[in-house]
Amino acid sequence: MDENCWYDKCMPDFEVSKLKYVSDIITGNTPSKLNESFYENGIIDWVKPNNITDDYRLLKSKDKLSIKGVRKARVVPRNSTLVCAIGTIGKLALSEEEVTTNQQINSVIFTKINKKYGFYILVCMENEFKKYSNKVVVSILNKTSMENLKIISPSPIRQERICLFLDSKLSEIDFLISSKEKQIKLLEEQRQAMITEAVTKGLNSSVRMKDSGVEWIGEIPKHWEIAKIKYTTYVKGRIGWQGLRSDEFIDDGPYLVTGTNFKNGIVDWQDCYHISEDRYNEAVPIQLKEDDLLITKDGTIGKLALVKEMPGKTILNSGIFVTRPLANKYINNYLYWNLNSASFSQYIRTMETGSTIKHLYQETFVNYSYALPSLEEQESISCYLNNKNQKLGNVIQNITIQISKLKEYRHSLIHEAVTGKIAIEEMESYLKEVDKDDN
DNA sequence: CACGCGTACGCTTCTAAGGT
DNA sequence: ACCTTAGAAGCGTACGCGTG
Repeated sequence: MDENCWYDKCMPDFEVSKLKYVSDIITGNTPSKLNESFYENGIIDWVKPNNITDDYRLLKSKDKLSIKGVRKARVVPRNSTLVCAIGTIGKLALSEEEVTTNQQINSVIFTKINKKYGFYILVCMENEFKKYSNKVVVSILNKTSMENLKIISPSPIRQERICLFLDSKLSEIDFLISSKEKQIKLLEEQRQAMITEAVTKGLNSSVRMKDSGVEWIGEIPKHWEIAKIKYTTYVKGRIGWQGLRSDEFIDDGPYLVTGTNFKNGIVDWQDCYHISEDRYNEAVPIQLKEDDLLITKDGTIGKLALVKEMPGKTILNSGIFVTRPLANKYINNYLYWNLNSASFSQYIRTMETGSTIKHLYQETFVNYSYALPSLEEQESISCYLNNKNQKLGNVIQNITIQISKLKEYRHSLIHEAVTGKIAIEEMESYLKEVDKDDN
């Protein structure tokens, strides 16, 4: 047995063969041969790599070919497996409908083995496709190399059993995955609601309320105030250091923080660039201090991070504001949570003008009004949120891990079933169980 | 002239479309 | 049938200009 093959072992009664002996492969064709009229009143999907997802699904194509267009293209029959072969290599999907494709897709029409079984085999061969593609300008898996790839096949009856088993088992796993994904979405919504609730209503629900008079805040406890960033906060962005270029970045020296260094609400010092002392000293207003609160203002806006355990002198790159409390009106941890709330995102949305480029202008930011309790209450709210958020984060992380485990399991299950590592009796008894449950 | 805003530009990655 | 090119998209970065 070939040790460099995608299957390390298969059952002795499996036949080892080459892709070309069990299928016809047709390549897609060149779009240049098509013109406008070929797309009008389309009747058949024109598939491109983008229509194939990483998890083996075929999305509906935007473009369809007309009767005239189809004459110029090659029609791929139903139940063929489409494999990306130029540029993106190895993404694949089973097409239940007749389709046409561009030249980046090779379609495998199984003639000697079960079409579904063939699809499952190709799923296992994703790495094989990559391995045998040649990198010219973009990667290309040509038809000949593809045809010569080794495949295996058991008896027709066993092929059918494997397909039935996998179809049923995989739909179970997919259901689990999608419900876990929904669960995460729900928890994220809960997290947002919890934060917003805490920074606008406080922790005591029996307290008397008043109208804040601010659209994005709503009612607040009677003893709270409304504050404005402008009057409570020191805000500075990049100032007075034109011409800082990336070739000035060095390995040592003062740290330079950008938005990409924000990880989970704190600055991750690991990947920070460094700049010279001179550059650091050039812009005193944006030299950072421990506990400063940073917020991104260009591109991704409103991403937040606290400066914790600052390892040395640090300064801001462009695209970020540094903030710190004036006259001890609030604690940064509280403002951190407030700016994470739905109130702030709603405020940004209402202030967004027609401009296509996303920016948080300093003017907009400093005019943000927010609910402000006493320092003690800020402390307890922050503490509560730090705690709750940590727990929620752990739950979400656990579910994320479960999802990736399920995906791994999904893949290895296909591999094991296809290569015959799962006994036929085992598959049959599983299918009987499922049958019983359905009735 | 310094500041700070607005945006042009450049890098990377990916994908569609041409060319031989 | 295979290979090359160009354009789109995403995302920062840092340049240039109006203004006080």
